Amino acid sequence: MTGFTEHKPLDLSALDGDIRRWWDQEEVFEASTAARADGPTFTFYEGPPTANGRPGIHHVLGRTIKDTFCRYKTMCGYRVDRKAGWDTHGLPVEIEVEKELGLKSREDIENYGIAEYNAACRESVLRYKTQWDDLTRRIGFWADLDAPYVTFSNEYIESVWWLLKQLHEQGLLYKGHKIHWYSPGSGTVLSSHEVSLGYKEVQDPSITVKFFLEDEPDVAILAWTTTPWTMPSNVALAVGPNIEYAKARAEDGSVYIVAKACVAATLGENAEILETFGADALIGKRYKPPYDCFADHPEADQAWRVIAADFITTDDGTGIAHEAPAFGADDFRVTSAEGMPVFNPIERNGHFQADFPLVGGLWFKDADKPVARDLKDRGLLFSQQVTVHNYPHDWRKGTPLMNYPVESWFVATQQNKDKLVAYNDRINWFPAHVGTGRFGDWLENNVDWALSRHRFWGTPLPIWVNDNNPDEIVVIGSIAELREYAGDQVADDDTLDLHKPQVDAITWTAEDGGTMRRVPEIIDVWFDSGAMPFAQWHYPFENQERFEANFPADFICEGVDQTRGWFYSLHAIGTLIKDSPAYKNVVVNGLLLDANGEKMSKSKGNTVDPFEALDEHGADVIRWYMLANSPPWDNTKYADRGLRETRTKVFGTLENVYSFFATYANIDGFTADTPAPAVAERPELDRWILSRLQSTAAEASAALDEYNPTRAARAVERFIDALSNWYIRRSRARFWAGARADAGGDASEAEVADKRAAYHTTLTCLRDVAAMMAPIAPFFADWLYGQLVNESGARASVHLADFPAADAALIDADLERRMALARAIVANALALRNEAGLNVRQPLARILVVEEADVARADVDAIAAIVRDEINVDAIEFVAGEGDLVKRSAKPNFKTLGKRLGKKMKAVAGAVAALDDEAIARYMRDMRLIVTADGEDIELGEGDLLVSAEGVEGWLVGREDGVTVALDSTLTDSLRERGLAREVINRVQRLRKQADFHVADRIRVQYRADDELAKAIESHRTVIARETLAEAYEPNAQPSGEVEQAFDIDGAQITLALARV
RNA sequence: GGGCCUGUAGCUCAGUUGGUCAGAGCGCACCCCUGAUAAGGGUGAGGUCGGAAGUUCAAAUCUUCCCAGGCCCA
Repeated sequence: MTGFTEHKPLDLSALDGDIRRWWDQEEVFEASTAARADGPTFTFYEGPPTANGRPGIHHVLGRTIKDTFCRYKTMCGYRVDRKAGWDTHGLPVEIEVEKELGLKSREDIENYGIAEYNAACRESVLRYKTQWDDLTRRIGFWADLDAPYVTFSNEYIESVWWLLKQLHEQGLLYKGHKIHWYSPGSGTVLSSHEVSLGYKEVQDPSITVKFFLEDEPDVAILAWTTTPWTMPSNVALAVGPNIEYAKARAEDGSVYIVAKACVAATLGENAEILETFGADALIGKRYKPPYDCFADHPEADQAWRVIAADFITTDDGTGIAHEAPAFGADDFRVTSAEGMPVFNPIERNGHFQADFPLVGGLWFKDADKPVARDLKDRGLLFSQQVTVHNYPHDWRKGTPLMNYPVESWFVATQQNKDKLVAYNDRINWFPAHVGTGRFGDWLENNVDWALSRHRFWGTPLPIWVNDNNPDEIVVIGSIAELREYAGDQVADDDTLDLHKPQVDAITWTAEDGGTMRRVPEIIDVWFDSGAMPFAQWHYPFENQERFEANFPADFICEGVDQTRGWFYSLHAIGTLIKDSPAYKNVVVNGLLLDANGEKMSKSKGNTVDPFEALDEHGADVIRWYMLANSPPWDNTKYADRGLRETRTKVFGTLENVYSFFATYANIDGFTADTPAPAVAERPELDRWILSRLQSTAAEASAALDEYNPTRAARAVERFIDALSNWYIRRSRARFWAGARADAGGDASEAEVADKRAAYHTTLTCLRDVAAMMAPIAPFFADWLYGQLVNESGARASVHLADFPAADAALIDADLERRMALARAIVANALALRNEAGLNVRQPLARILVVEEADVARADVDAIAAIVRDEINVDAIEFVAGEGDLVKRSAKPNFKTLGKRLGKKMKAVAGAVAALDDEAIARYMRDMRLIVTADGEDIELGEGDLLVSAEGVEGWLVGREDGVTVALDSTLTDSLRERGLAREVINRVQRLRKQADFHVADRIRVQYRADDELAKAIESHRTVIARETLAEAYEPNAQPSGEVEQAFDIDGAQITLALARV
């Protein structure tokens, strides 16, 4: 093995490219999975994106999480298949194509030609696939991009058909009605997404209507509505089962029934409550309908009574709702449950039937006024106002939407609700509240899955119906089955296309002579994506074993917006088809916000282009930042300054550590093959960082095991900080001594052992950190690992390595605690030096450490050398905790005393705070003390007081992090002289560096100095020469060399001249 | 309107089962260090822990309500 490569600061973006090319060349991804081919399977499902738009920066977040856990599990020895996929059907695709082609309505599309239209959709849907693939590669998301599943492929559709047939055979597929938001303006049902695009604030009339009771003709129930046009379709009045109602007399003497809470608001302050009762008293009561247009309806006898509904509130209106099931989803749900009819006088074009009384032929919204006027004329109108509220409109045409009953095919999920809920309990949700809250609640209120869509580009519903007999249906579960019915109409070559309009043309003759035709609908695109566990393998037509080995998924990850989307469709299909949850662990990521916490959107112009970000920062910085900054399920703010901090703090620091290590290792001729001293024989500092390394590995893998990448990343960050800012910092002299010794050829045996310990320890730390980082920062980790590890001359990839397993034998909690104590003492001492104006180059005789419960003499002794060296003092002395020199303070131990004392706690705390040194000393001696609080004597025993040292009589004292340190600032001549010697070394080193000498160059020094300095140099000639690699120090009235400079050291003058020899 | 999440220093975030000066990093000011130097160390300023009420000897932490922001749904 040769030396370690030394680098200029890395360009991480360029590094990404180098590493990527190397991965491609060496097929590292393939090798990483192949190496674990015999390992246990860890199954990941890729939720397919739609590639008809450019990818955004938020896609980087999801893919980073996915990739991180797949890489981690791979490093843990699992076989992780990662099949990419594309979601290619659905309304977003159609909308995009309609825009391009300038089509505005169903008729436009039909005129354009469905075949041509669908061809345009197929062309559009993978338009940005190249960009997506590029992004996937550039962020280092390892997935099989060469054999992705594509939802529009015949194979995929065939699997979906097979699933639908399974559902049909279980009797779960049926045709029914569903109330949809419907745009009469464009004659089409809108998806929830489109509906939410079109909410506008509008003024609408709101009317309160009297519904007179059958059994008490003088009493009217009052109900409120903002849609007067639905009044002729009234079927029921709904009350809230837990609401209290009242019969009350208004000022004009009329008697009404409203919710008790609404009496004053509805009937006025002076209304007189005659009687109050629960909802039960009202339920079942019959009333006179405001309109009798549907009196002849066959089910009219079921209409016009009071029912219970869970969604009624008393917040506005009267606490009683008018129910018109044709025009409200809630209304439809509750009235259907009661077996009530649907009265629908409005045609699909949004106009009332021409022959309908009063409002015949009117546009539905135009019926509000005539209805209100008519009710008023007939004395049924109690009051009329104008209300401002949000109402959905057609987002393209601007016309108001209406709820409208539409025929749909359904999957009967509701009857399997208990299973859906029970299987959800087996899924680990991250964060848990999505599983119990948003998703769990949604399952609890499960309604049957409305499967069909009256659209064009999607998986055709494989149902053929006899046009003579609508009850005769055939559900097709495979291409072969279709061919059995339709023979040659089903092509057996690549001209076969299982989309509209080709499949619609396939018909056959039924036994009764009728024609079997496919229903025109396509299916909900969510069914496509939820079918991917099956359809990605073309199951059950191919790959049975592969499917079985990969169901259910161990891990999936998508955004929280998928709760009712992919998370549900996967879960429902898994539950119904496989009687099992479809996934075991799901990470739900939140949104990516801009630096100000605002949602990124194109209209605000605050979006971040992922490619630009990758160019600027490199993939790893972005990946690390996204995962470390906040848990992925919290919304994450994306800010450049945070990225820059990650760059310097995490990657920059490691780079520094590596280059420091490489510099000296190379001077020293150290390689990984150099014999390593046993860990037990390495210095305290080495055993400490190795212990921290193991602790970090344990924490990182525990965190990743529970799908918490943030905790893992932060643990690694803390380790990097410890490595750089304590281990390396404290070891600099060891490396330097080694290099210096090597250059001078005078290394002692102990020095050789010590430097080898330092090199091997650093090497181990860097190598394991690289492995721990690899799942999150795959590029940099592979670079770093590659610098450190060569196997028979070839560069090794960290992604073929195992995730570091914590070696418990190397974890020494005591040692970690001791080192924390050392750092606390050092911080204190440095602060004191700062306060005293004594710089660190000036040696001092001693510091004093106060012994306390958590500051044991033996512990400090063990780390004394490190502390002395770091703060440049000769000795650490101790003051016994009980000593008279020490001033102390005491605090009650709230945790133990609180329970015992209860209310007396406060008074005792006061008494304890007032204790003087003498009382505290007595307590420390006897471990017993009586304090008086509120005139009562309270006995305090061992453990009841927490005593800490506050100061030492006559010393400069600091107390921080639970340790008290005092500094002896006395300077003797000898100390001062040593200080000056250090100053000289410092100036020589500065000059060396300034003159660009190599670290190992040996030099000759000439100097002219004031007496005091000259004396210091004389006295410490050997040390100065050794530290500066000088062969000679010669006084000279006219110093000359390759470089010379005059310095002022605390008022004394010196001129130095250096020359290499 | 309903459900859920979030709110701690200028910024990004920690804060264990409630237990006593409320923490870190970045930024800012001052100082130190200097063959890791595009680093490193120290000190300081900066907080009504979103607000109010309650439970408790004790609340950033538990309860209720309110406010602000967000997501999903209606």
